[in-house]
Amino acid sequence: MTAQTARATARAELTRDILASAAAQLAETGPAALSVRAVARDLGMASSAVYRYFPSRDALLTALLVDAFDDLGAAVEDAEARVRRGDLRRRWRAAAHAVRDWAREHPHEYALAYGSPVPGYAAPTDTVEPAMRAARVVLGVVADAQAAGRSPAAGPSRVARGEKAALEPVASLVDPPLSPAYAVRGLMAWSALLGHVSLELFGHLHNGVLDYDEHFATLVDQLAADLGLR
Amino acid sequence: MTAQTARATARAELTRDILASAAAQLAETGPAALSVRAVARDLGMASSAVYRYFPSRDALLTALLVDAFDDLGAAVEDAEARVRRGDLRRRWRAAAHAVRDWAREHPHEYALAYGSPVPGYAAPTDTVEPAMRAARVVLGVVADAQAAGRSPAAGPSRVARGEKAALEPVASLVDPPLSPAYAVRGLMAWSALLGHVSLELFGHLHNGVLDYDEHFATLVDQLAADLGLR
DNA sequence: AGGTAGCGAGAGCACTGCTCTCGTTTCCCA
DNA sequence: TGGGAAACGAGAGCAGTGCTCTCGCTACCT
Repeated sequence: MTAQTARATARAELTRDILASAAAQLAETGPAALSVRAVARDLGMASSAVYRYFPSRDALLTALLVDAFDDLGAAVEDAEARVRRGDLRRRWRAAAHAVRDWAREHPHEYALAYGSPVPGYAAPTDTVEPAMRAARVVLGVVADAQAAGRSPAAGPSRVARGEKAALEPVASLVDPPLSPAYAVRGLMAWSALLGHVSLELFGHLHNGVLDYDEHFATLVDQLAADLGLR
Repeated sequence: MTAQTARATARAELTRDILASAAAQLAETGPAALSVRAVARDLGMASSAVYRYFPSRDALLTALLVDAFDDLGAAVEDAEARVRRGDLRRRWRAAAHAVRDWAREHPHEYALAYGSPVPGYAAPTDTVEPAMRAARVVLGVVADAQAAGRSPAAGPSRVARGEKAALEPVASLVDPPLSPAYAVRGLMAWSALLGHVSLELFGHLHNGVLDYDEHFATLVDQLAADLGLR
């Protein structure tokens, strides 16, 4: 059925090979050390040939970034899907721990995804969809909590008008859209989650916390309580 | 009094010049693009001469990192010190907004400090003290809240024994030491704060929030409420 | 069957961090 | 008041980088 020409199949395969080699190099030495020439060497081809497949080093990095987001998204979705739908707190826990576990298993990919962007690098638009997979999972839990009539821990008296408008995009990522209070709490949980993972992974908790596992578990439970999950 | 030899003063001055040039280059093109040769060109000297002052590019980067942490720390301390001691919420607000404002004014320095560590780079021990200045300020506010007999928003029934031990370092950063509940809340606020700033600065909120100022203000107030500040 | 487009290899450019050597200058101490 | 030693700046050079250009070749489409 897929009447691929010989050239097209060869191209697809080589593209995969390049990505695989690049991913291996990324995983063991980090994004900044990824070298087109090294990939070419690894594959036994001239460095210039690689440019037939990826127009620049940044394009290669972008492809890896998309893969990283997808991998993280899949990991989080899988972990959360394994939990009984009605148990909101466990669903949140599963998702949150999946994020951290994935980050610890793929530190360089995580750094590429959520660390500082590489020099002057602006993520192309085709990365935004994969980038939202993981976030969408936790927002889904929050949305279900709202649908179940729960309410988040009390906050400031009321959310300002401007803020309601500002939160429109994130609120309407799920259906029915999130109330402002939930949108704020959801975003806050996401910030705290990624903030902790980044601090832990990048070594900024080194002199503050002795047991990362223990503290992360408490953090996640605290956030669950604030989200009104039970 | 300071009977500096001519050589010593020259050395000190050149060291400052190198740092200044490197800081300028860092500020406008980011850490990864910082080039020893460019610094040397800027100062009209041979690139090899720079190595008389800094043994490696990483050493130069480390010096800039220390400066960045110090600058951030000073900014946060100044902002917080301007607020009446008794007004805990305003002190927290001032510190939190100072962090974000500084990060937005010095994006590359922030990326260097809190983004992904540069390739295979491990921060030497002389960076840890400056790195704690900013965090110490917000912990100070939390400590004062505890001293004033306030209590943070309710969390999970109680903090696990292991967690209490795990939090020992951060709790005893201030005197008297923080209770476990406050330590958790403080750490959580710090994670959420840096998490938000990183997400905002690195473009991960691009399709979720329309007005960063507005949302950050709500986030900070929400965190204040959770910390039990008023 | 022939023109076109994709392909891989190789050379080359401009750049990087870093090292080594070489003559010169400054300092310390005997 | 000399040295001798240490610090210094410049230059050349090494090994590596991203990326471009040109060259022959081959598969494809019309």
